[in-house]
Amino acid sequence: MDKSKLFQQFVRFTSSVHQVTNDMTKEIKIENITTVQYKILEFITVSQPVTLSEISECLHLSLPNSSRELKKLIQSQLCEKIIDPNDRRKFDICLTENGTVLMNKVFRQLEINFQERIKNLTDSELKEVEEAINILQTKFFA
Amino acid sequence: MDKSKLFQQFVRFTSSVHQVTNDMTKEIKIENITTVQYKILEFITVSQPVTLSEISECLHLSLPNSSRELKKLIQSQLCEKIIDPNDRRKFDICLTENGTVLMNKVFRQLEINFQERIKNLTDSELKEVEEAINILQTKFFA
DNA sequence: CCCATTAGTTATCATTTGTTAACTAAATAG
DNA sequence: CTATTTAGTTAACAAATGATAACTAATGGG
Repeated sequence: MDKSKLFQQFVRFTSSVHQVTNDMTKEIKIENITTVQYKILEFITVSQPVTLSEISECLHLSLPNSSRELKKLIQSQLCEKIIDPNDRRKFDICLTENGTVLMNKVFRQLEINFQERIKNLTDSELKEVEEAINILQTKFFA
Repeated sequence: MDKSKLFQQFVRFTSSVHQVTNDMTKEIKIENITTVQYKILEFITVSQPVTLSEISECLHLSLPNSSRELKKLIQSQLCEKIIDPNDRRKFDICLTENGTVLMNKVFRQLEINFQERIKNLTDSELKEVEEAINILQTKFFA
């Protein structure tokens, strides 16, 4: 097994993934939301409930910057704090009703783009793709 | 084949890919190079020769911004313009000697991180991973 | 009870990135 | 030959993001 060749493939692959996901999300424009704020929203959506520290760590933002951006999202009523009764320094962050509606809309649009991309694949190809995702997810990106 | 379920998996997967590649590149710090400039360098590295318009389009930067950042990279002697003799408005952009040395160093570091991640996989698992990458690359991210 | 630590806040400032308009120079179409 | 289009440049400004320091308030160990 040539591990260096595998690395080359990996580089090309991740670069394609970034390219495609960028293209898919590119057109999605939410008013009064910056790029970083969108990333935070997306992170909350798939990982809620999350703490501010988790946002900070996973998105490579400093705590002060995370705090500032979250504040704006809360002001826009897209997410909210739920104070942890066990440790009142902490709080969990969740989407609000509004935020959920918004992100559902975003993900529906994303899914349309996704379905468009796979529309020419046969059922057995789809099965292969599904398998491939599972393998990479468990073996490499775990 | 449940295409909506596949979409869910896709979302989780791409989010993992971003997470992992972010973590892998996070520690890589090049002096006097900003994030966007690094992305440009990376793009040139894997796609050279490229035109300014290609940089602009693929990285979702405006032409003026691309021009400005490229100028800085050229001033740092990391890349250079090679004017197209067929169309003198255009030019190809390549890494310089310096730029190549630098990016080789970066990719060596990346490869170390990569090898670290796969070190516990058996040969047959590596084979599976390679196959999975190929499938996704050809079927989906083409 | 005191001290250190943890989790987050606020303010301020520097740097990076985005946007727009007005521009040049080369190519191409009529 | 002129008019338009293409590819890129420059400048000036606005907005977003990053970094740092000084802070509060709650927790936990001894």
